[in-house]
Amino acid sequence: MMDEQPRLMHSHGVGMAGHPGLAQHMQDGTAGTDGEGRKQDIGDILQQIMTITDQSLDEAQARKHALNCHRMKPALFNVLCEIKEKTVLSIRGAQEEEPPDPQLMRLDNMLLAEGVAGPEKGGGSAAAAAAAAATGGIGADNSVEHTDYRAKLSQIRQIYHTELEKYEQACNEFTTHVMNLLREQSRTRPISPKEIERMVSIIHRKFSSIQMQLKQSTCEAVMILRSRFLDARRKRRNFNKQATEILNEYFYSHLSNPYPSEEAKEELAKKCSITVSQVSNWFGNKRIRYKKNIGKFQEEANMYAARTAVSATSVSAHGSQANSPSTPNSAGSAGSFNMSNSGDLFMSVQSLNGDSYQGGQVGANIQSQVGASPSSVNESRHTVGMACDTAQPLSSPGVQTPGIT
DNA sequence: CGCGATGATTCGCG
DNA sequence: CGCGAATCATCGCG
Repeated sequence: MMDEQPRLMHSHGVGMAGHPGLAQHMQDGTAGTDGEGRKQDIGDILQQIMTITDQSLDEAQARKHALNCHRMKPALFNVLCEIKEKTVLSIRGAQEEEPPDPQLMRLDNMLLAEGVAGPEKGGGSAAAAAAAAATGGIGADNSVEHTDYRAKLSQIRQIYHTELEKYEQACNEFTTHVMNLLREQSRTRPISPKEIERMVSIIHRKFSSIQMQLKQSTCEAVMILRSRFLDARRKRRNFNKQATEILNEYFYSHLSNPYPSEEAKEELAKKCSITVSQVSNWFGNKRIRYKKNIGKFQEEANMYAARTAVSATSVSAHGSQANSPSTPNSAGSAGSFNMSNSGDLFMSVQSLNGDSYQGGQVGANIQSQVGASPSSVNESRHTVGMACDTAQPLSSPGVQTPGIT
C-alpha cells in the first residue's frame, strides 16, 4: 500500500540508474553539436538529481531550487512525463477499487450493538445507577454489577473514541502533509490528480486498517468484559427469597394456566427486581420442572395455595364461600395446567369437581384453607403431602399430565 | 467433594 | 416469537 509510492519513485530511480546509458546516451547523443560544455552540464544535472537524496536537507533544498530554475528543467520534465505516461498505465492496472471489508463491517456492527460506537449516551450510566437506586435494596446486588459493567463499558468506549479521534486526526494530518508534498513535487515531476487521489485513498486505507486493529481490540475487550460481567448470567445468582415467593405465588395461583401475559411478566419483573426475560425463564423452568415431577412440588404448591387461601379468606371472608374450595388455583388444577377450561381462577374453582382425580386433594385444600393459623399450616401441609403422595403415581413419574400439550 | 436446586442457554417446533 | 425440552453452569448445602 504505502510502499506503492516508494516503489513508484524507486522505479524511476532505478529506471535512471538502471540505464546508466541514459546519461551516457545523452552525452553521446549530443556529442559533436554543442560541445563538451553542454554535455557536462547535463551530466551535472543528472548527477545532482541522482545524489540529491544523499545531501542534507538544506543543501538539497537549495539544489532543488537551483534545478527548478535551470534552463534544462522543462526538458527533463518532459522526459519524466513520458516515462510517467508509460508507467502510469501499469500502475493504474494494478490499482483496484477495494470492496468494503466484511470483517470491518462486522466489527463496526458489533461495536454499534455493544453501544461502544454510535451516539454518546452520556447519562447512560447515571441513569442505570438511578434505576438501580430506584429499585431499592432488593435488586441492589444485581444492579451494582450492572452499573459496574456499564462503567467499564463506558471506559472502553471512551478509550476507543479518543484513540479513534487520534487516528483520524493523524490520518488527516498525514494526508494534508502528503498532499502538500505532492503539490510541491508536482513542480518537478508530473503528478496527475488521479494520482493524488490514489495516494489519499492509500493513506486512508492504511489508517483504516490501523483503525480496524483498534476496533478489533476494542471488540475483544468488550467480549472479555461481557464474559466477566454480563455473562454473570452464567455465573448466576439465585433470586432472593422475596422474588421467588412472588413468582411462586403467581405460578401456583395460576396453576391452571401459568402463562403470564407480557404485562403480567412486566409487573412481576418490577416486583421482583428482575428482568422480564428472567421472569420468562423462571416460568419456563418452573412449568417444565413442575410438570416433570409434580409430587416434588406438591408441598410448596399447597403451601402457596394455603397462603393465597388465607389472603383470600381474610380479604373476602364474606359468607358465600365458607366451604367451597376457594383456592381456585391448586384445587382446580393440582395436577395439570390447562384443563379444558380457560383456567382463570374462578372458572377452575367452579369446574374443580368436574374432572380428574383429585378427590383427596380437595379435602387437603380445604384443610389447608381452614387451617389458616400459621401453626396449623405445617400440619395441613403434611397431610397435603400425604395426599399428593397418593396422587403421585397417577401423574408424576411417567409425567404426561392429562391435558398438557 | 458430590449432589440437588436453579437460573440461563440452546435447539426444534408450530 | 413463545414455548417445551434438553442441557449447561453455577450455587448452596451437607
